[in-house]
Amino acid sequence: MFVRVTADSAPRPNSLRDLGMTSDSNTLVSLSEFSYRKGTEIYGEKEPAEYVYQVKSGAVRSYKLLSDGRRQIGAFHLTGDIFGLENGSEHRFTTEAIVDTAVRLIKRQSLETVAESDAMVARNLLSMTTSNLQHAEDHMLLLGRKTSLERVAAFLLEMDKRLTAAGVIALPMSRRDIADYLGLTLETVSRALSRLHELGVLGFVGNTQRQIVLLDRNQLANLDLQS
Amino acid sequence: MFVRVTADSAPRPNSLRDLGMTSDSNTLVSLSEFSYRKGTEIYGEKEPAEYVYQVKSGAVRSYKLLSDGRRQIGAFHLTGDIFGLENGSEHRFTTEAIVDTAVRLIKRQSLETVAESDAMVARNLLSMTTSNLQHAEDHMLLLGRKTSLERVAAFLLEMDKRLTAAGVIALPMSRRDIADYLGLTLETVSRALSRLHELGVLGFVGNTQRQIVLLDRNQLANLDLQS
DNA sequence: CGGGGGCTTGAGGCCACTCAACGATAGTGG
DNA sequence: CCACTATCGTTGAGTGGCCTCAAGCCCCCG
Repeated sequence: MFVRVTADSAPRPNSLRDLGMTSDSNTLVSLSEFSYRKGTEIYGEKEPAEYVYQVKSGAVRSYKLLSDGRRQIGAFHLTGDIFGLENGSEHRFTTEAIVDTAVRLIKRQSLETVAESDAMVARNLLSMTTSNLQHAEDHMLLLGRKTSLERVAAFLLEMDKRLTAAGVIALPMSRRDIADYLGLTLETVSRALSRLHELGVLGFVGNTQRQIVLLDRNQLANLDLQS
Repeated sequence: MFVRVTADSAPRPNSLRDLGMTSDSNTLVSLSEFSYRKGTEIYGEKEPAEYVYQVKSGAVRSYKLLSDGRRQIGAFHLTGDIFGLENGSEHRFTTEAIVDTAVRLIKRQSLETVAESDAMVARNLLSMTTSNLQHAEDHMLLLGRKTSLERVAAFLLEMDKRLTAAGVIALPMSRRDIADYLGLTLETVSRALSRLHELGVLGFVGNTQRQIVLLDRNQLANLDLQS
């Protein structure tokens, strides 16, 4: 669990713009790229937070474990997402590549140094942390109070927003991952999807079970009784 | 739900030190105090976030509602806690006084102005947001994967840390509040407490059901299988 | 002392979980 | 190219933990 995956590419300098830092300063921070194969760990919970990561391609899950193996996935990180940004010195989740994944990484310390002098960067760090907080807050409502059907509906709508290509949601994660994200079992997730299929809310593409078409977003949104 | 409670006291200037801002700058921000009676709303979800609050005395719950009335409490705010700090312009929770509560409040805008020029203040804002995030992350694990007994055990340990006086936890909130915090029903919370009592893990003080003595913190911590 | 809200406890029900079988798919090696 | 295997997903049957509904107690407070 604490084995750091080694990568093959060399560091190369870049600007912070890719991190959503629209700072004008041309500050150079050490940037490099890593690749992780499907299923490998990127960092472990309680490891020192040396780097911040941005997904170039692929998908990442970040989760916590109980001692008996129960798992709660806190978030999925998709192309463009930044993760591993901690204020303290330790990571609070374990992260793994769901599929083969390429990430860009930034030394945490260099980011902090820049933030110290550049108010714009500091504000962006706060803004990113706030987005994460907001997501966690919404997810608490889902985990604490929603039914299985509502959870799956909310999940599909979230993924629809984040990775739809041509109306089709190509899910990178397994039923088990979805279940551990939604606080359910994989069987319950599967049953909920079948039920939504029966209801005519969604369709499946081809023979692969990972591609989903949303046919009735309104009905989905009604299942996911917001507010 | 969106009725702002009006208060009776006048604003008076103060320093930011009470907010955990150890800034040396003597910047004055507009500060005032309000009192809220038991059960009254402090602000509503989606209201503009005009102020940031600090609990002087009392206790506050912040929650989200689903349209059919299901409620998820995201956090309890006790003496000294700061709440209502949003990055965006809107509050993401509704907050209510659980008991008669006095709060100190700061104009959000003045805080932002100070943060712009003072890196120390900016860092403290980030640090507070990160604490909130960390709490939410831990709570997701609880809501998604823990049993009712583990949830109640975790709750007691959290309250033990935050408000124990002389070994006794004097809970300001009702069973329903606890239930809505833990994603359970009030009956299940009550049964879990009875069970812990039977197990000799805790005791009750006097006749009031709101005062609890932890007799075996280790056993509680084992129920709340961390890691 | 009466009323009401909060808490506990019991009985029964239901939703999600567990256990299990089966089908489909993709990857592997003969 | 085709078994062979492992993995993933679906579906069914049965269980169980928490919820629902209900009754009763205690305490606070008027």
